[in-house]
Amino acid sequence: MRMAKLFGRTLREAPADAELPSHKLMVRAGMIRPLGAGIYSLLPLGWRVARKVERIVREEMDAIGGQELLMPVVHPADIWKQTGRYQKIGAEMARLKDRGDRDMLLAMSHEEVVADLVRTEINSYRQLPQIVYHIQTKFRDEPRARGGLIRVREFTMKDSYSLDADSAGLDASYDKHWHAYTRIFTRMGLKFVVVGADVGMMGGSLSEEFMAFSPHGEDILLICPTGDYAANRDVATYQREAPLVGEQRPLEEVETPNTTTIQALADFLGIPLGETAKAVFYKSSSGRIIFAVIRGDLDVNETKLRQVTSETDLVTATAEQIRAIGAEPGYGSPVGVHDCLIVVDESVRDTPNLVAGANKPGYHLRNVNLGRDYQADLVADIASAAGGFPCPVCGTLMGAERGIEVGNIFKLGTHYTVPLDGTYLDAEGKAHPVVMGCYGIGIGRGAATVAEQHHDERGLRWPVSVAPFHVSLLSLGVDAAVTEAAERLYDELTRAGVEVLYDDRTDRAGVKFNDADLIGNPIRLSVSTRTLANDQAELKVRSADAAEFIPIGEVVVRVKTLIDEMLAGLKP
RNA sequence: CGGGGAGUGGCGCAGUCCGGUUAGCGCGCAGCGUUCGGGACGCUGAGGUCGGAGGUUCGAAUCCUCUCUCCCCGACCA
Repeated sequence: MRMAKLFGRTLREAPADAELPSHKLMVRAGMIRPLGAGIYSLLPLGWRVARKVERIVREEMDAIGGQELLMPVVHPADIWKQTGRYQKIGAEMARLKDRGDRDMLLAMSHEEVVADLVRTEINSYRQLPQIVYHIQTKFRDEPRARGGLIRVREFTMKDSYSLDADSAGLDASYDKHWHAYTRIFTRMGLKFVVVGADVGMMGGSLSEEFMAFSPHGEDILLICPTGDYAANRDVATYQREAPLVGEQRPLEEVETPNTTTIQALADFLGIPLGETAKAVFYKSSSGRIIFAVIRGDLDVNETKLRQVTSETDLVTATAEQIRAIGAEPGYGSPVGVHDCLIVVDESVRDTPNLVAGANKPGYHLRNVNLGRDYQADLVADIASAAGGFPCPVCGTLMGAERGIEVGNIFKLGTHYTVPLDGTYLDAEGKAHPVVMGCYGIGIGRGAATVAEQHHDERGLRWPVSVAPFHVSLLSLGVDAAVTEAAERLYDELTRAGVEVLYDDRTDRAGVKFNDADLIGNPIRLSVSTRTLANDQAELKVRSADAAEFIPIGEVVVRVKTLIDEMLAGLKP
């Protein structure tokens, strides 16, 4: 490709609203352009990166027996009503009506369609197992799109679906995907970890996320340094201390003016946070007030709380709602409250004589004990793990890392095939629901995540596997002999199968160097009067410090060798 | 949805508080000339309904009302 003809230009300055490195650099490099919040066009350079990612994904999906197909992006609402997700999912789903006033929606996922296809295409156990996948546009009206391509509303996703006769088959299909995903992200040059995750709106039993490390990641991961445990903080557990045994001392009211936070309370009484009980109030979408009680040194994990209460939606309760159950904001305790669901973390059960609120302003209670002073509706693990907490498997202190979710895999089971009647007949002629798994990879997010991990102050540094081009070829200066030599190199490289972005513009050397660094193709070749004097070209690897000079005649071979070496370095 | 901020040429910004020539600046863009290995220089030029609607006023980018959009933090999230 000749840069003089390339559609899309580089920018010297990034838009003021860009924050993430990948966002700034991909906009500056002329790879992406925003159309609206979380809605982007991919310009030719960005599209080439996305296509490279897609190619890797296709190769690895095909390698585990996946069959590519394509499912619609606009769905009739019926099948989503049958699985209940039409009712369950809120504003994140973009809904519309067709001319006949029928409910339609923009696909945010395709489990329903797959289950529908199962109903029509799968009749017999002889047809199982199957893996089908597609690479398709999805739309999720995220409450807050941000970060360039990392978190968008319209996006391209590869999702695959495994169809099996039983859970053993699902285990095998899941395992295949686990390995395929590992190969895909390795080939993309990502540093990542697989963590246990929440099943969220997908339903199903088991879920793992492929998390690329990034200081700008939105997820927090807890990782045991010995390698035996890694989980998203949403679901991470940790080794609890042994319950403290102690004599239950008598309840005692203590005056505590202006101590509405746990920290203030601990400071005021001169006790550690761990000797207090924290009260957190939520209102659920089903209308219940959930009263979570946890030890003061811990934080409530809302994902866990949602799980144990079977609530899908929790929002922080208002002061009026808190008073309505007999509690007092800032001085809340489970002693004497009513009309709410009391969920107690194990830490509170296992620690006697805590200081909790007195449910009236300015007072707390000493020596509050579960069972004696109040009853719990549920005792469960609702605590957030954090860095420095002991690993649930081996007790080693865990580290906390930030990550970007680039892929996830789910064991769905029969969650979708039962309501949509996706059944097959076994050898005895008996009908069973097909057992499903689903597996997603965000293409654009994947590309942007590579950019997050591979850049420097000058610009992007794409791994060769996903770079828009292998080589940036620069002709420096106005010497006709230079142009001629560059043209010849461009031609030879291209014919040798090397992807070349040829900077044939009339700009000065500095401009071309800067744009080449910004765009970030892995190999830079420069031809100038100076190099030509020795019948040479300059070759510099984007991620290296030094350049080398090589005879013009050896450029093609050298470049091809280098590309092969770079690809070998990304081998799974 | 809650809190905060911003909409002025393709990008980055000033001007708005305190209304008043023709709305500026840098980058970019076009033409000409000089320059040519790390974002050159000179001259000339194009490009703006100041997000939109309504209002106040002799006069509105500037004041008032409504509205749309975008960003940040939080809530939320296969």
